[in-house]
This record gives sequence, structure tokens and C-alpha cells, in this order.
Amino acid sequence: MDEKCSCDNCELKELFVDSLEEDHMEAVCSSKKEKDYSVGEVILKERTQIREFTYLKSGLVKLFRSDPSGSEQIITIAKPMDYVSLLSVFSNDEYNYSVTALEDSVTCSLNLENLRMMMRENGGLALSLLQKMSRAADRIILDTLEIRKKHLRGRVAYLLLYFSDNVYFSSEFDLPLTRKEMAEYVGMTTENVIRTLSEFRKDGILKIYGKTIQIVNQELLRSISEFG
Amino acid sequence: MDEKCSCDNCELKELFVDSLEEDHMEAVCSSKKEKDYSVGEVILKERTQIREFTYLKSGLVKLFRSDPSGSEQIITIAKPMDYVSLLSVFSNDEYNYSVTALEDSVTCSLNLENLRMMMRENGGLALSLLQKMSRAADRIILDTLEIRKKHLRGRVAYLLLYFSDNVYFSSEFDLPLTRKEMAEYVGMTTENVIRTLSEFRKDGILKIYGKTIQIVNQELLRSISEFG
DNA sequence: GTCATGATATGACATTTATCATACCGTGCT
DNA sequence: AGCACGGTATGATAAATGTCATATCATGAC
Repeated sequence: MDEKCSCDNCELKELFVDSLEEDHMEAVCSSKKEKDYSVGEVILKERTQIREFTYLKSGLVKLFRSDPSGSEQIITIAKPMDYVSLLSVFSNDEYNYSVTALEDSVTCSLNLENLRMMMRENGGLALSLLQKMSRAADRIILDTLEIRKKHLRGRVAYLLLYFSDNVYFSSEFDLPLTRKEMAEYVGMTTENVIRTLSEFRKDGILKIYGKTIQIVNQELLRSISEFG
Repeated sequence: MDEKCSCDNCELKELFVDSLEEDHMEAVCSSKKEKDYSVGEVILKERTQIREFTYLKSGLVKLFRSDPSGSEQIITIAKPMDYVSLLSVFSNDEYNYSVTALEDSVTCSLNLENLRMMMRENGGLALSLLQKMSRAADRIILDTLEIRKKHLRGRVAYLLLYFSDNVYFSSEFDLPLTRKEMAEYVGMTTENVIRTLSEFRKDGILKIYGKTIQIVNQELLRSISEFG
């Protein structure tokens, strides 16, 4: 909750900047709600009313669905600008997925009705937003298909490379997920995630110190991800 | 290819009707291209330039991706109003999926640049379209997660019920997919699709006459789909 | 510090699923 | 008619994956 207007250093501003006149920008800025979350906190919960359009300013989050039986499926891991609500904000009354923070995160929310109104008045804004959200949905669909094609080793490799290439930009990083969550993301059991990581370690592909992963043989990991 | 304006009986018209003034509606109508496809024909091909916004007026299509290795993954089966291009039209230069007709189908295409322009000028249209496309993308994501949770029997049951409940509205229908395509959709092998169908027949759940399926024990099929 | 708890780890085993071989059937082609 | 071809079908077997049991380790609560 920031009283002053902090939109100037918000990455989402680029969407609005060409689209909105100054006075509208003021309106956006004054109605927005910024919130801080620490690791593990729930950002939003499935089956609750959608009243806001939420996007991620900083941090890392997981989107997931939970079963009556208690099991969870992770839909995607999203970083800033990957997560600008999801499509359902414009087609559903209730969220059909939950979001929790994997790292300390900051979100910013706009009143959904206001945003709809702005979009109606300003097609350029609508189009920009559509494009952003399309990219996110596209990535989810393609990633899911990609993962489904692979065997266990390929799935784990894919996930590790995702973090290395797209989130941390380093061959060494701290996993933001537990082994269980990794399993929920790529659709396998916790034991098999652990086993596969151990195999990679034994094969000299990784060094593992608890949650810290160091990718030693990137070539090999990449070829396992693509097919192995 | 229709010379006269046939938009009056197009289901998509509802999107435009409240949004566009008469003269714009004329523009849409005159620039649109309607095309007929018969079973098996390619409607669009992945890795080709996106120049049009395409939606399905009638028929049934499959969206799929193909591998260098030759294997195909079906992303979704879509009927009219399920398929209004896909999100990528607004975020990509090239299609990342192909579409072919499972039944005789009619598509209608608008020039994408024109549509963009209309959306920029008319936020209401943009918002309506966003909503339609959101629903489609949402369904793909949720279906994929749903299918991933299930075992073979559950997957086949789910697929059969999809056709019965959402496409043909009858307990007896002709499968628009080969067994191989069913396998490509739900992520299993052709042999196992066939085997599972045979099991269902032996268990008295289905009657099978080639491509014609009759669901005899719907209760049981439904419980297998949910979990069994 | 001790305890409880959940995460990580590994092995043995059961189950599920894929692969390979083979056969049959229908359709279109000549 | 005869043939080639792709779809359907089934069984035997191999491979991949899940389940269950158990152990260790780290962490936070008290």
C-alpha cells in the first residue's frame, strides 16, 4: 500500500503510457493497490470472486489448482510481466486457480470494473493488454504440451533449464520450489523428482546442495531436455 | 467465398453488433473471406505467417502441433465459437499450431490489421473479443490439466463424454477422430486407446461399431472419467 | 536441548504404460 | 478380382513410473 504514485517505475506502465491520457493515468495511479507478500503467502485463492486485475511487479509466484482430494497441480511459475492476472479475469466470475508467492513478491491491483471501462474507452489499451495476456496463456499451453512429451529425466531437465535460462540467468541458483512442487508442476511423483535429481548428480550433470543447484554439464542437460 | 453479406446469420455477429456502427459493420462484412473445407483439409499450417483472424462458422476442427520427428500432439478439438483463432494471433507473427477439419467446416477470416484497427478504435469490441478468446484458452488449459491427472481409462472416458456432452448432445455418435488421433489428444498410445475402448465394450459400458460409439452405461463412464 | 514435522533420500516392489509382433478388416486403386 | 494401405485389434513382453517402507536431515516450536 503505497500512498504516493509509484507507477513511474512499474514495468506495466509501458502498456498504459501510449494509450492513456494524463488524467486517466492519474485515475489508474490513484486507484491501484500495491501489496507485499513474503514467501509462501497466498496472493489469491481459487473459487473466490474476481474483483481486481492483478499483476506482479516483482518476485516469483506459482499458479495452481487444488483437488478436493488435497493434491495440487501447478499450472505455471510466473515472474513479473509473465503474470498479469490470467485470462479468466475477463471471462469468469471466480478464479479457477490460486496464486502463492515463491519469493518475496509485490503485486499491484486495479479495480476490474474500472479497467474494463478504460478498455472500452481505449481500444489501444485493450489491445496491448490482450497481447500481454496472450503471450502468457500461449506459454502455458506450449510448455504444458512440451512437458507432456518428455520422460521424467526430460521433464526435470526442462524445469531446471527454465529457471536457469529464464528466471535466474545463471547456471547456479536456489530452487524456489520444493521437490514436491517440482513434481506438481511437471506431473510426476516427488520420489521420482528426487531420484532423477540424484541421477543427474551421479552423472556429473549437477551439483546439489539442498535447494542450491549448480548446473555443471549444461550441454548434456539440454540434450536430455530436448530428448533423452 | 460468398459475395453477398452473410454476416446476419453468423454467430460471431453478436460480438460486433453492439460494438460497431453500421458503416464499420459494412467494412467488416465486405472484407471478410468465407471458406469451405471438407474432412481432412488443412485450414492453417504452423510456421506460416499470421495475416488473418479466423473463426469457425460451422463444423469441427482439431488444433495440433507437429514434431520434427513426425509425431503430432492435438491441442484441442474445437467447434464453432470455441475456435476464434487462438491467442497467438495477437502475440505472434507465425502460427505455432496447425488446424485441420474433422468434419466439413466453414471458416470466416478477417484481415488482421483491419481488425486491430477496429479494436483500437473500439474498445468494446476488443473487450468482447478478449472475453471470447479467454474462454477458449482457459478451456484448453483446464482440460489439459484435467486429462493429465487421469489414467488411461479416465482419459478415454473423458474424451468420449466430451463428444457426447459438448459436441453431439447424444449418447450415440460417430467419432470424428481415428484411434490414433484420440491418442494424440489425450497423450497415450494408439494401442492403448484401442485396448481401453475394447475394455469398455467388454464391461458393457459402450457398444462400438467402427467409428460409431454408443454409450450404454453413462453413470459408470462418468465415474471412470472422474476417477476410476 | 528436545521434540515434532516436513523435506530429502533410497531401495524394493507393484502397477501402469509403451513397444513390438502379428493379424484382420475395410477401402480405394488398378 | 487382387493388391496395397492404413485403421483396428490383441497378446506378449519390456520399460517407465508409481507406491510403500524406511531413514536421514534440517527447521522451528516449546
